[in-house]
Amino acid sequence: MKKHYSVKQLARLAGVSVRTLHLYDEIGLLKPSVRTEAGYRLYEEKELLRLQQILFYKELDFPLKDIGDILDDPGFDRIRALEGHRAALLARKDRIDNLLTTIEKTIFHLKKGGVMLSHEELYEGLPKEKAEGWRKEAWERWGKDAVEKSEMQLLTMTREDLKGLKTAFADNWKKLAAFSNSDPASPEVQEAVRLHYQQIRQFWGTASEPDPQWKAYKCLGEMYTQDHRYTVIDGQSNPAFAEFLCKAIAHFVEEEQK
Amino acid sequence: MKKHYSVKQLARLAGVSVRTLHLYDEIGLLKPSVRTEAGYRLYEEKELLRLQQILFYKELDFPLKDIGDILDDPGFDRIRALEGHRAALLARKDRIDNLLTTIEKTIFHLKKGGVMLSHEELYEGLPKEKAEGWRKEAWERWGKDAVEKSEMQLLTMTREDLKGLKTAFADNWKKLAAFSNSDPASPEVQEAVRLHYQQIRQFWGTASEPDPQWKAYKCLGEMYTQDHRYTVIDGQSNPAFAEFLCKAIAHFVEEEQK
DNA sequence: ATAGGCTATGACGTAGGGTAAGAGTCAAAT
DNA sequence: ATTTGACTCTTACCCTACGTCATAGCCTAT
Repeated sequence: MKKHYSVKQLARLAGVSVRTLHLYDEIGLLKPSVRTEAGYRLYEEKELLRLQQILFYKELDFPLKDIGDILDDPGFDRIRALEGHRAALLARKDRIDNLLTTIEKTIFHLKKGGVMLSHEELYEGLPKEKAEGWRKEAWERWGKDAVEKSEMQLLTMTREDLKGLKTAFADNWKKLAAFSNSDPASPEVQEAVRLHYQQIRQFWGTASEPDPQWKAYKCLGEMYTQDHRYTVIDGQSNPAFAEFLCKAIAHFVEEEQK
Repeated sequence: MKKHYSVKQLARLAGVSVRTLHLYDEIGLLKPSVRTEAGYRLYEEKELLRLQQILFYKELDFPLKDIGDILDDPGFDRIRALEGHRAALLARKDRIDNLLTTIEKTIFHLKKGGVMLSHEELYEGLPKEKAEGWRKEAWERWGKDAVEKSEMQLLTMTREDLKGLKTAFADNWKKLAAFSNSDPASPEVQEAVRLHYQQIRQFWGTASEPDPQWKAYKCLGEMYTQDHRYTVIDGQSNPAFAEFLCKAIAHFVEEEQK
C-alpha cells in the first residue's frame, strides 16, 4: 500500500517547483520510483526522504553535483566535504568583508567630495630612500600631473590593499633577484618584469592613466645601474642584479612599444 | 596623435581577457572608439578610463547592467546605489554566517559519531502511527519550511538531546492525560500545554522561528479529536482526552494571541 | 609566398532553474 | 459521450559573465 506522489504533489510538499523535480530527474539526482504508461512521474516515501537530504545540502550552498556524490556514495567523506565547504564559505565571507570596507570608504569619499589617500600613506613602511627616490624621479620627470592619481585608484586602495601591494612587490623583487643570472629576455623574467612595471605604476599612482610611461620606466631601469642603493638586498649591494634588471626592463619596454 | 590600443593591448593593460572586451562591446558597455576597415577594434584613452570605472564597480560585484546604468547616467545617484548594494552584501554575509553555524554544528555531530539522524530515529520509540501522522501533517500543511528546518534541527541535535526531548515529551503527555478531567483552562493544565507547545515546535524544527504558528498548533489540537490514533495511551483509545486536549490548546492559543 | 601572430564572428558550455509552447492524460461535470 | 479544467509530458530558449573552441580573415616579417 505504497503512497504515490505526483510531481506537483511532491513539489508542493517539499516547497520546490515542478521544474526543479524535472531537472533533478534529468540529471539523475532524484528519479521517480515509477513511471506510468503515460510517462507520469510517481514518487514514493524514499524519494521524499532523499529530496529532504538534497534540500538540506542545497541550503548549505552545495552544488547539485556534489550533493549527488555525497548521497550516492555511502562511503563519501561527508566531514571533509563539509570542511571544504566551510573553508569556501569563509573565503566568501572574507571577500564580502573587503567589499564592504571598500564600499563604505567609497560612500564616505563621495559624500566628502572625494579626498583620498596621501602619498605619505602610500610609501609608509617602505625604506625612505626608495620612496623619496621614486617620488622625486616621478615629479622631476613628469611633473605633478603624472603624480596625480585617478579617482579609481584612490577609491580602491584601502590600507589592506596597500599592504598587500607592498608585500607582493617585495616578493617579486626577490624573484627578480633570483633570476640575476638568467637571460633577461626569457619569458619568466619578462613575466616578472611586467608585474614589476604594473606595481611601479601603482606606486606612482598612475596605474589608470592612459600614458604607459615607457620612457619613465626605462629610465627607472637605468637609474638602478647608477644608484646602487635601490638594488641593495639584505644590506648588500648588488651591481650585477642592477645590470640584469636594466636589461630586462629595456627589453620589456621595447617589446611593449612595438 | 591619438594613441590607439588593440583589444589585446587594452586587455593586458587592464588585466582582463579579450573575450571580456568583446562581450562589453557586444552589450554596449564599452565600445571601441574606432573600427578599422578590417573590423578591428581600436580603443583610446577615454575607453581605458571607462574600463577602469567598470572594473571598479565590477569588483564591488555590481552586475554589468547596473554598471552601464551608473556610468551612462551622469545624474545617477551613486551613493544610493552603493548603499543599496551594501545592504545586499550585508544580507549575504548574514546568510553565510548562518550557514557556517549550521555547517560547524553538523561537522561536530558527525565527528561525535553521529551519523545523520533519520526520521526513523527521530520518531523512534514513539508509536509509528503518531510519527507518520505528525510528519505527514507537517508536510501537507506547512510544506517546505517546516521540513527544511526540521532537517536542520535533526542534524544539529545530538542523540542525547533527542532522547531527552522524547522522554520529556512522553512525561508531559502523561501529565496532560492525567488532567483529563480537570478544567482545560486551569493554570496547571495551561502550564503543561505551554510545554507541549514548545516541544511540538521542537519536533517541527521551528522552535527558533519568530512566527509562533498559533494556527498550526490549534490545528494540531483539532486533529487529535478527529484522529484518535494520536491519543492512544497504553494501547487504549481515549476520545475524552482528545477533546480535553483540544479545548486546552484552543484556550492556550487564544490567551497567547491576546 | 608562406609562416606565425593577431583579429573577427559564431556557437556551445557553465548552475539552477524560469517561462513558455504544443501536445497528451485523467477525472469529474455536463 | 463529451467537454472542461487541471495535470502532465517533452522540447527548448532565457538569464550571468564570461571560457573555450572553430573557422576564417588580416597583417607583418622573412
